[in-house]
Amino acid sequence: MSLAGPETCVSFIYEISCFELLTPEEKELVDSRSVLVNYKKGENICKQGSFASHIMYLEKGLVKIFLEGNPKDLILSVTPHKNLMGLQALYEGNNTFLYSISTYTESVVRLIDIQIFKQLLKQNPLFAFRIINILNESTSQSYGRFFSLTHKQLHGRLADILLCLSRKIFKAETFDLPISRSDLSDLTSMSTESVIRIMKDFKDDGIIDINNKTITLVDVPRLDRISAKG
Amino acid sequence: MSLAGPETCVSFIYEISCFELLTPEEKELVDSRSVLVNYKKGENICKQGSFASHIMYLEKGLVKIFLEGNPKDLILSVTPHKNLMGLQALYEGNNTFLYSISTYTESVVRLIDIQIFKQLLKQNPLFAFRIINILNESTSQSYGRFFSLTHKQLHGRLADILLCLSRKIFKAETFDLPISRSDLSDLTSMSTESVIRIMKDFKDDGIIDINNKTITLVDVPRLDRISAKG
DNA sequence: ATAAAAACATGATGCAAATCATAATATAAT
DNA sequence: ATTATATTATGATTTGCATCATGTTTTTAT
Repeated sequence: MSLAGPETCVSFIYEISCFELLTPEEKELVDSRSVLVNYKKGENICKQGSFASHIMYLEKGLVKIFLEGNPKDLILSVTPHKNLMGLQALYEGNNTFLYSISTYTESVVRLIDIQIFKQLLKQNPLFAFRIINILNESTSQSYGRFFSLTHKQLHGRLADILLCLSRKIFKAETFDLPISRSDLSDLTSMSTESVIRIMKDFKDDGIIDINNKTITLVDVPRLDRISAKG
Repeated sequence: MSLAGPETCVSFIYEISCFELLTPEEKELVDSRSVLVNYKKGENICKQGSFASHIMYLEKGLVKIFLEGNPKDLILSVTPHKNLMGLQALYEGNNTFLYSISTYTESVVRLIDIQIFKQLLKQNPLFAFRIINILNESTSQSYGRFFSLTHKQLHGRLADILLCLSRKIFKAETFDLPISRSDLSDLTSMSTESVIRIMKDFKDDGIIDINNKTITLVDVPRLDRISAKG
């Protein structure tokens, strides 16, 4: 087994900054051609297959980006605030959303006209270069997860997700989990029952602690070993 | 089940064109700062984890791009000629190869200095925009495969790969397969024995025909149904 | 406050697919 | 040509995990 650890993360990027690469006029253009939208917990931000007329920037909140399947979805990423979403819609000839996005918490999203966004890319190469970096970062994480889900068994996969949530999303060893067991199962590609059982295993072994919605990673090195072993 | 069909493909892109977006001077720069290297069948082009000093463009041949695992690899993509490889190394702060690449057939690779490539991206926004499109196309396919490998069972996964090889790589219903059963297993994330058994199933059911290394997809609609059903 | 609906939990059963074992073909090497 | 090595093939066994069934707790709605 290889590819353990941070590469298997579910998050896109900690926080991205790209707009500071724009000129004042370009920033103003973005402002004038974008809108802020508020979403309540559990709401859909975009729907897989529908037409994509804008790029989304998560100003505030926590969301999941997922492929809809029958009967089970596949969560591609849990994305915290300050991340761009829906960049794949830039791909010419595919103006539909590849995935659905919905919120875990109250969120604020900036919707940026996709034509404006394309224009910025074409006129500001440093901005374009930054976007390339962002896409590559996200691809790297995606490959790590790909490996985790296809080559590790249940305990390793759940360890990966718990470590990632702790390190990348909540940045703490104790955190309130707004993600249900069922969503954890969509994230790890296993049944909800298995998530529950393995969480209990971890708790019984003193690796994690569970108090209602609050999770504490008690023995991180052990989780790392479980992740590495697969 | 959803996400069947072409989205689950193993190939990067049919053929990409990006260099025609360069000015004559830029083209010359690329020529002067790149070298052509010949590889024999089965050779390594790059090795996961090693330092990446160049972007690779496959002029001729067929290769696999894969994550190395123990004991089994995960093949991310089978890539035909006229494709860029190793673009993830553009990501600043990660100058190592995310994956290994090795050849299925004799191949010719152009190695382009990564600094030159970055310079082109930063000075030629249309070129950068094209690269963004290429990255997005590859991400789209990657998501489809992600879903296929995690949510479909063996027959569906193998059907996906066979359809993709036929449609995207060999562009014919009959083709000589330079890919071993063991590699097909790394491609579908299953055991080699399962690949062999399911190939036999398909043959017994008159869905495909196998003659030595030559594969014929006899009943494509049926394969599509198997792919869609999962 | 009370009912209704999610979410969480746990045991019993069944099955898909890996693993193991062994052999038959190919392909490559000397 | 002849051995050696890789690839393909098939059956027997095991196992990891999903599914099913049922119950409990927590959250949401009225």
